[in-house]
Amino acid sequence: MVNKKVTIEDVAEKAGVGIATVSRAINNADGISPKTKAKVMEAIEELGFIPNAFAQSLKVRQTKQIALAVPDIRNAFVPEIAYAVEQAAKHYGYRVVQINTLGNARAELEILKEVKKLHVDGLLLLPLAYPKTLKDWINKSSIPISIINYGKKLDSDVKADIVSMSAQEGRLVMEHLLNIGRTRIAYAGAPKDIIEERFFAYEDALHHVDISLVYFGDDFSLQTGMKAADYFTGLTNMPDAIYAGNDMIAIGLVNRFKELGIRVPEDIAVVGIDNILWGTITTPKLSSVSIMGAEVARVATELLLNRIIEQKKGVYERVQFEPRLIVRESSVSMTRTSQQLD
Amino acid sequence: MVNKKVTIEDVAEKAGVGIATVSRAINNADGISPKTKAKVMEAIEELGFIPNAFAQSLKVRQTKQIALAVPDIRNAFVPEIAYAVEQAAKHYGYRVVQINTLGNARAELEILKEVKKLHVDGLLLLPLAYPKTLKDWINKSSIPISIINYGKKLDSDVKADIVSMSAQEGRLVMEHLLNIGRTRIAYAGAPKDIIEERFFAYEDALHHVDISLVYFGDDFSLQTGMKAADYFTGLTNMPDAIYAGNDMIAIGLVNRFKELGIRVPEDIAVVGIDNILWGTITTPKLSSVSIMGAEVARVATELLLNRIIEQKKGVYERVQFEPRLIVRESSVSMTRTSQQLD
DNA sequence: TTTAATATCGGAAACGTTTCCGATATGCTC
DNA sequence: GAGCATATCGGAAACGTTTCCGATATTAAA
Repeated sequence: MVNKKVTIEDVAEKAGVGIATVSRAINNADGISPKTKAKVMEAIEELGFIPNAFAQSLKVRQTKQIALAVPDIRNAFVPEIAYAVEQAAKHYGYRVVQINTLGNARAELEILKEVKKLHVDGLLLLPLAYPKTLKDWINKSSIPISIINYGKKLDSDVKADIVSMSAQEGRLVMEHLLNIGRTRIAYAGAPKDIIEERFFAYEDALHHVDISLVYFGDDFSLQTGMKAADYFTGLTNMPDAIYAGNDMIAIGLVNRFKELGIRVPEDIAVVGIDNILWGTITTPKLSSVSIMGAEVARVATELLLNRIIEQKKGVYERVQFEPRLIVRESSVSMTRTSQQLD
Repeated sequence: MVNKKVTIEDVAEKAGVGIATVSRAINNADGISPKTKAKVMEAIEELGFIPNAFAQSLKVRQTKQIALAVPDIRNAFVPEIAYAVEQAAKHYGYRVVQINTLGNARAELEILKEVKKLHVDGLLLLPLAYPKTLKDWINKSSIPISIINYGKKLDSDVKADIVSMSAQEGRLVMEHLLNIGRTRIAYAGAPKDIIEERFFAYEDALHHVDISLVYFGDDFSLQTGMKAADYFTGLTNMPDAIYAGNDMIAIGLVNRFKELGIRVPEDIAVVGIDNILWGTITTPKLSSVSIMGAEVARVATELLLNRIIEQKKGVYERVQFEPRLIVRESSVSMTRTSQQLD
């Protein structure tokens, strides 16, 4: 049995010391001589003693855990974030518990209630939407929160550190599409209330939006991209460019167009957002906007952990990253290899 | 403050009952009248009381959490597994804590030690390799363990439920490649000790293995696939088919070949394993073997939870899934659409 | 109405730590 | 060697629950 019920008391007895001394040894606190410490450590080793984390947490009221609340993990964007967070947290000796809101923005708040039960030391949030209830919840929360923000302009009084990817990704895409002379630009995204800034950028860039050129799917999946492609193909007056809400959708679009014999970018240019790895191996390679997710996640994690460790109150940080347009083959015909603007 | 320090005692006082009664109310145990229960619930609501999970776990010694130990999350195969596990666990009211071994098989055991500190109720393991130390660790473990097995034939005395994907994926690939008349078949995979069965299948299918046609990379990434492509391309006598250790590598191969102007499948056929979603959107579409990861993960999770909930001892289950070859365009030139053998 | 059975409740111990505080041992100064 | 500061240690309380067990209230049976 690995974690038999060997307690600090057993160790104390075996080492011939008091339990307080054992505690001092395992937390390498001072007030203990090196000699006895060695003795205790030996006993611990022999007995295979492992401190009961619950008893510890109950006393010191911290868990060395942070929660990471993300939407659907199957979105290729999320693993990159999760990985970066994990790496950063590990560096500080913290573990991350991943909570999936399962892509359901409505349920997001519901799930956050669960977080309280976990008694984590901090929370990293990657919200898809920002209902007022969420902001209220954040402001009432007693644990530090750090937000990985998809670009939404948040009220400045949100009591959390916020690392944003600015809201310029959409503008970059639209400018690019207009620059290359496309006139009938469509939008394909998830429902309007999910990361809505990306859609706003679409509206802002156009004098007049043709409602028939806007497609809102259920989520940010390949599937949605494919369905969008079918929709646009059915139009009597097809678009000559599509701004996709994320790369998953963009790849779905490109793929379906290919199946239908529609040429990308000649017939239709497609540009996505997120710059996920998979966009580089499609044919044609996907033009996209890098929002530097891993970088953003890392900074958000560090901000959170600093706040936790230094018990900082108030003075919430606002960090902004600027996105970069990366032009590949899905928007501009290229002679040979991809020309990256970076 | 959301989780102020409101305890069961505060609730008891507010409701005018004893703490035992409050406990009965929140665990909706019996021995309490509906009337008082309502009274207590009201007090709980008013005070915003949330039971301290540590105190609870300390007493009842269970956490309603299981751990999922997986290699690199960035491998597209893993999120599908993680998602399936999460779904299944949620159904039983369990939370899953994801532990990343970060693709380092050597460190796998090291990380498992960490698991003990988490005091989870059970452990779901997706090991890349099976050193003897791992088996020993499993057999000594006091918590239920369920293994998501990549096909390795495990000693039957491992004290864990095991859901295997059989070890036939490799055979299917090789048979397919031989059937379509390829004669110089290469292998590209991760280091030999990682999921080595896939390589064994390669050896088994050949009378004589040409060592120059075997490439072992560092991991199961696109990167490795690309490097492998460069290696094979440099050979004076290039292979006419490649069996890739997983789809990530296969996609990397196909992509690099395309860049180099080598035709797939005409010049080289490429077949992967795992049947990840991304294989369906590459050009050409990737031939692969479905090992039904999500299905396997779900069953493994259910086995684990059943064992936990029913406190079952001994009688370890062995479940075997059979893989299915899915022929797409990367191994056979097709006139039109993909012909799936399923 | 009395008695027995049962339903409902409260007190207190226990879970395994950390930490305060008092006690003892040790080292130093003179 | 006396006196004092300091280093080292152990006992016990506390963290917030659950649960055993005894006590009381309620109901049914006679």
